[in-house]
Amino acid sequence: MNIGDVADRSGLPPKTIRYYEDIGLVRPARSGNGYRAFSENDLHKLAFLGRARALGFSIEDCRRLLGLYEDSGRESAQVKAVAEEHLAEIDAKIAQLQAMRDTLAHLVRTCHGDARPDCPILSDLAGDPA
Amino acid sequence: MNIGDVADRSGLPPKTIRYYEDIGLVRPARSGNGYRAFSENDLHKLAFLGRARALGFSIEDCRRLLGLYEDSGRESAQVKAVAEEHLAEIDAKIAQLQAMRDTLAHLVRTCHGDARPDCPILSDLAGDPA
DNA sequence: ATAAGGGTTCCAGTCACTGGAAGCTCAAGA
DNA sequence: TCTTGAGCTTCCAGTGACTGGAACCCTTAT
Repeated sequence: MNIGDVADRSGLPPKTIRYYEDIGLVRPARSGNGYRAFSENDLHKLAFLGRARALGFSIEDCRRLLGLYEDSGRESAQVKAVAEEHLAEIDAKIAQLQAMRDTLAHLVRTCHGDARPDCPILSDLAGDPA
Repeated sequence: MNIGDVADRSGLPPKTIRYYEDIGLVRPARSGNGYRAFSENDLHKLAFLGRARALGFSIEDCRRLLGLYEDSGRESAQVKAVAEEHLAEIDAKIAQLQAMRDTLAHLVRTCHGDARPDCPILSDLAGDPA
């Protein structure tokens, strides 16, 4: 399979697939003409990576997960630990965004949004005492 | 004021303040010795930037907001538009993270997390039919 | 013969900093 | 007066995970 085929079948852009090879996540063979020659296993790995990335795992987490996936001697506790840590990070990020959202939504509600210059959003950013 | 003072009073690291000067967000004067000499107004602007960044506004949004803040002829509708657009982006990001979170939490719940190798997290990432 | 549509490499840019090196200035103490 | 240490300066490189673009090669069809 050429890179375009695996791109179509994995849903990853060719650029991303080349990048994953650069950083050693996949190691496709090469044809005589210099083209990458992907096996079904390569495709499978790339699809795995695509799903892991879609769940927000970092590249380094993906590398670990792929390593565990290919290690028949793994313990599921290792996988779960990676996932739980990531889950905690997601929860922290959601909490942070939610706090921003609440503040911002309040400010937007109190702003007239008309032709006059006075604006509680700017007042808040300027640190004016409410 | 030297950069250390404004750093303390604005809560921004010196590195960040220099960076903000680099990209033209503040333009402190210079003392004879080459040190940056910040005015109260510079400090005020930096604090403004710190609060805007804390609400997740991009640097370019911050530039716009600061411009509006200093433009007495602004219309509050302009400010509100910037804020509403950013709010929509935050909402989209929260929704995306929440979706990840739900999937991931489910997978974590179903994983034994013991010494055995079989793991529904890996099975899901591998695309195994549930 | 040529043109289109693959593929290849390499370099630069994104965003908002952050770390580190090398060197200058200033205030205080011995 | 000398020295020490803290604080300031600039510049360069790295972060994460790609993405865009240039320049060039390979294959297939017309």
